[in-house]
Amino acid sequence: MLPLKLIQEQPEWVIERLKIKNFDANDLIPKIISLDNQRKSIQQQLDELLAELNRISKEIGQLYQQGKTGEANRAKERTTELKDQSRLLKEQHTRLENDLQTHLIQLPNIPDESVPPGHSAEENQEVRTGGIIPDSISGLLPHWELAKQYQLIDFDLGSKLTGAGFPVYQQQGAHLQRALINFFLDEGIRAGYREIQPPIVVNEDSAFATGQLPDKEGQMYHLDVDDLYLIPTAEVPVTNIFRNEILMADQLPVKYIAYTPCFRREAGSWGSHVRGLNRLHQFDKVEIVQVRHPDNSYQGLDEMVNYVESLVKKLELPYRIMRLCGGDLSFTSALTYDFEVYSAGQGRWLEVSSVSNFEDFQANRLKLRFKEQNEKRTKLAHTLNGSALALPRIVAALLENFQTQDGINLPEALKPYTGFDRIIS
RNA sequence: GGAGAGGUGGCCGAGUGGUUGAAGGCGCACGCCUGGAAAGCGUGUAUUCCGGGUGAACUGGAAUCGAGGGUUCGAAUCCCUCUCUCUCCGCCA
Repeated sequence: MLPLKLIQEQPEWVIERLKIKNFDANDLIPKIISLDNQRKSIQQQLDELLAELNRISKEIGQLYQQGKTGEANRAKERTTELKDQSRLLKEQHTRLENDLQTHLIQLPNIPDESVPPGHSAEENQEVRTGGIIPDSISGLLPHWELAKQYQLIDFDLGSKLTGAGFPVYQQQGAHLQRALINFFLDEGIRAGYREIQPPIVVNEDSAFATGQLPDKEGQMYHLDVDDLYLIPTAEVPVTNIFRNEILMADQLPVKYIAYTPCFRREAGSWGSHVRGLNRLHQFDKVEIVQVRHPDNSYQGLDEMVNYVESLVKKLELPYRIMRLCGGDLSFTSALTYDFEVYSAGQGRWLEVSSVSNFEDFQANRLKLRFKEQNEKRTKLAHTLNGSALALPRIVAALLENFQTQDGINLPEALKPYTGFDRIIS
């Protein structure tokens, strides 16, 4: 949610900047400004009325204490009209506030200056690449074949238990999952992140605060009886830790890392290119979240990008880092870098991480503020997050890139975690 | 799941209809005191919204005592709904 103040003060600039995201705010911005102005004016009237009522009430109290019952009763009569008026204004006020809110949450975040214009992933900018793409030897298998051959993942069994998109990992496949989770967490802790294990179901307030509701309701699994949602990412519970919080500036930056399963309905997004591990309803992910001072949030973003890069390097995977163009940028993000690893068996790039700075957009909705040491007023903090990393596609890339005729090798960094050097049948 | 108790400011804790945004204490900040420190004394110490003021200091008003409604001229205090916590019993990994 964009801060109202910004919209009031620089409406033209906001409209202009949102064009980068291919968002037309020409109708929305004037509407919001008008609603806000109406709200202010109503509130002024209401405040004056309430002030008058408060004054009279005090007076009545004093009159009663002095035993002047007659005068007190006369004063009471004066309040009835004021009360009716205030009730009316109050109704108007809440209506305007709700109306304002519903319009306000339709505005996406303003993209950072460095975000290139564009409509699709085609126009994303390659920032840098690393690793070596294996020579296209014929006969490289996709991971779903390898998973079957080495009995690492049973997709059909998952279908039996739950449905498509819920694979069963087994034996060395299951072990590899566990190894990756531990590897990612340990690396994160060494990099200064604090590990937490949040709940993987959240309430409506949390889902709203991070923007899953009301728009992406269909993307989440909902537990009807208890009105709770399965999290689509650890970002939801972890970021909500800070909902309605005021931090001290010297507490910043805050850095959290969390492993959770993630659940996504992915309604209507199935097709031939989502075979195997490419897109699942349930998957594991380690997420990093930072809360930062606005002055250095982009420093934090760079730090996170470098950190994620260190992970894919240690996993010896060929990768590229993309700066997302306006059209590909998420609703809440100001600047996002995607990490893609090359999956040799499929001959395509797979997105394994998305690292974003939300600036104060998310904080505004969360009411996450901080206070400078000697200042009274609070300011919105900046929030950032990134996957570090999402497991399934990493597993896919590892299997495909490290496959040999008689087994699948592992990157050195992982061997202490798996306890085996290579996967064999 | 059954029964009971309770949610007040950073923390503890008073407060059952009238200058109570809220006593008192602790903590914290600043000042005085001191050679320095402790103790002591003094002052200050929530958030949001609207307005005045230079987007500072300061200042006027409104709202907030778990959340939302209601009664009343007036509610932290009374009523209703929801929610969370604690205790006992039951069940259970």
